[in-house]
Amino acid sequence: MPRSFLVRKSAGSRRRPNYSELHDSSPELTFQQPYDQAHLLAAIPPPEVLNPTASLPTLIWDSLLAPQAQPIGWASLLPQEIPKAGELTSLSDEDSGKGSQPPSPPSPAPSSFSSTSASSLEAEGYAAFPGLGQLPKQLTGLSVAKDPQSRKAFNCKYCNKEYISLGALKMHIRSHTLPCVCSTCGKAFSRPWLLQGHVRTHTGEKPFSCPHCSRAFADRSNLRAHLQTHSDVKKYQCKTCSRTFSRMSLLHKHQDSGCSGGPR
DNA sequence: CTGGGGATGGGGCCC
DNA sequence: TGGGCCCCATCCCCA
Repeated sequence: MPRSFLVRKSAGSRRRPNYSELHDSSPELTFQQPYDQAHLLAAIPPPEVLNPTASLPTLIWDSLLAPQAQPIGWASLLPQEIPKAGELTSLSDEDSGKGSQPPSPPSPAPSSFSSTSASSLEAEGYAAFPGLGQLPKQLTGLSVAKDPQSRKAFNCKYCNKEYISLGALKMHIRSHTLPCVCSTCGKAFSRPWLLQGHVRTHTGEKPFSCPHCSRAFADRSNLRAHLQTHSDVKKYQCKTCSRTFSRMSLLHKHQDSGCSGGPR
């Protein structure tokens, strides 16, 4: 599954998204009142005091997502029970994934939106747009199909992608609204932990150390990829020449460049 | 050209 | 239901 299935990239263009464009594309979600950008950034401690384990900025945009939910009647949804991609990973025991948290345990982020767990999206919508008054339920994303046999679905107003789960939709919409903003450079991210990882690029923190060498990494995935370099047999193998690679991208490069067909 | 590091993003799973 | 975390994936850049 290409990670960019939601982010259309034009050929030849830089991968880096134009965040200003993203913001422009959602005018109703700009840093206008009641939250201007200064207010938003103020929620994030400056880098010198920003412990990666410290509380992350609250996602004050979440409450704005409500009116974007556009439920539709039952639509032919793709099955959601597709199992995860094959467990190619055969990580070394040092990197078994679970339990390899960064050394500093994350503290629970105080969320001013904890109340949202009990509040309905509709209520959120009204709270975010008090002037809207009593919107028809159909506009709030909470309409329930009268037919108990039918299943409601929610689609994203930005890309029309459909979700059967409201939570999934809200999380997806974050990829459009990018509510997590770096106080240092202003770059925006869809999720707190993405911002957290990004902040490490400013702080230089590298909590993931390679047990085989002195290298350390800010990102677990990069450590995992690095660990492959210590392995004689990489997990990505060319079916033509049996050559193995530490990364899928390297295998793709190898195949795209034309596999000679024989083992090297 | 190849290999590797850095950075980033999304869905899924678990609590 | 939501947040946090994990895994996978990809692209860019550089040696």
